Amino acid sequence: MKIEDNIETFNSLVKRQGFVWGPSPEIYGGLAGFYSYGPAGMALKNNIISLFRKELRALGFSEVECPIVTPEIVWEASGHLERFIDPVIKCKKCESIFRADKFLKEQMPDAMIDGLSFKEMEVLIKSNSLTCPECDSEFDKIEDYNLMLKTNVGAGNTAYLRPETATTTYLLFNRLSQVLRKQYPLKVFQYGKAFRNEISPRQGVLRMRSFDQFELQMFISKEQEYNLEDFNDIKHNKLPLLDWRLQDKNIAIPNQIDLEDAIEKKILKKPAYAYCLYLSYFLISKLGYPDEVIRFRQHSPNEKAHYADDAWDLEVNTTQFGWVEICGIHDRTDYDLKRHGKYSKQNFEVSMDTNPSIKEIPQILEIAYGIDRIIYTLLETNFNVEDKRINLKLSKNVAPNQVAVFPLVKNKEKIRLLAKKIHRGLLQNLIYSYYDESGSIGKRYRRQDELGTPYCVTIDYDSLEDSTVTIRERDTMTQIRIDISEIPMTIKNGLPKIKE
RNA sequence: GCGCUCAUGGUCUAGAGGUAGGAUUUUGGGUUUCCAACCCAAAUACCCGGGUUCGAAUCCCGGUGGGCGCACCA
Repeated sequence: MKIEDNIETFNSLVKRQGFVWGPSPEIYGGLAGFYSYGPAGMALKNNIISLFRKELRALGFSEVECPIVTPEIVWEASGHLERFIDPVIKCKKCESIFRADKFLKEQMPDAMIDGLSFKEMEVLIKSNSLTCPECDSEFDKIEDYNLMLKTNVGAGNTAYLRPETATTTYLLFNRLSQVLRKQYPLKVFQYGKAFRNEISPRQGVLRMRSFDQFELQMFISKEQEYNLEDFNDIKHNKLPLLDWRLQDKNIAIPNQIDLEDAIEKKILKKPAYAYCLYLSYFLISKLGYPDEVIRFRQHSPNEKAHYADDAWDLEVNTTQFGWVEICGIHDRTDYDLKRHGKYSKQNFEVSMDTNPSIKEIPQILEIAYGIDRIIYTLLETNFNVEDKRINLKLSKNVAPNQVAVFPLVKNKEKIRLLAKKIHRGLLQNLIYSYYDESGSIGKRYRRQDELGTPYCVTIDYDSLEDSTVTIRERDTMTQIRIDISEIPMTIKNGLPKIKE
């Protein structure tokens, strides 16, 4: 049977094998922008998260978790309320929609638009008899389109589902400072759901209304930003950097550049920020992307978020959607703590220097991963159609099943029992093993190839005699015979390379 | 949100005013000493609501969802 090597085959695999389903709830027709993970997708996600957790613990990061529902004032302080609510005008006749402020700026380049209230903008539209550019009809009154999902708490208190996890982490600054014993920079991360009421979500899991963020924060002093010890250990690593000046010249190929060089050449300002770029790449590099699909792209000055001094995206090149942002690295300066200090009437000035009399509001460096985007891009870039088989070349660090165990035939009870015993033994060894006895042996290998399982162990007649089994490697399909006791080690270290 | 277009088993699809066919998948059984083999048996579908019609999965309207273009995407 011929398997087409195209994106349709990939998209159907994602559904068939239970990685991602949706829009959910499918039985009711679905709601755009909401997806569910099936067993394989969830296993993959859990593996990614626990890998990140393990690495971050080694790097001195601590984890927190905050509520999703947040009072209005938080987003007033953070600036999201202002920036996430767009004034929108709709044509009475053709129902075309425009951003009121943008529309006015276009129509009246000389007028001061910023800071006008909805009423004032309406007056301006009326008094200048501005009409719909599509059909020349009148506009309806201005409405707000809120990118944050709103809800009520208790007796009608307005609250919002957080549009990012980062801000909720910042609200813990006092507590964190204390419990992490003022060892600056404070290194913290939070993993959890965030919500955005996208106007028209598209591109599947890449732009969801409910999505998973995994966000690292460093609370750091101005001095440390230019003099971070951790930077020295990694400063000679090279990263594929595409700064905005290159993009301005329509260059799409990033420079592989040594981080110390990047600082000297003023592509990057601060060593601590350069360290964040490195760190973002370091975690991603554990997941098994091919090298050539990764780049860092700097935001142009007018693309940056309202809080950012510098911003780069870690992007992955996909077949279906081109370059996709999987991680944003932001220099948020002291913007957030300044604002939250002001709105909450707290004092966030702390002494971070050796001189205790010098106090300052910490700077924040942020590394924000979109987990759903990682899952999508990882699946797509690892998807391969080979001669008559689909091979999902997931790294063994993250594959849903680390190993599958098969009895060669299912009608020989002794072989079955031994296979099941080996399977249970592997599970007890904390190895994610999957047992399968249905269908021919070849079919079972193919099933696991589609799930990205790196190894398959088969128990045959010889196994009953000498306690050996065959172990098969997914990518090469080579098999060797090993003792049952050697299975865990072989899964960990891989098959010995066969000399040619 | 607008315009165009599409929606059939888990997946991929054929068909079309008279209630659905294939491939694959799944399940049970047989066979099988290592890469989607074979044999037997079975299971599963016309997105939702309304209208036209003797009869609608098919035609019409609306909704929902997908794709493309525009807008949006801090």
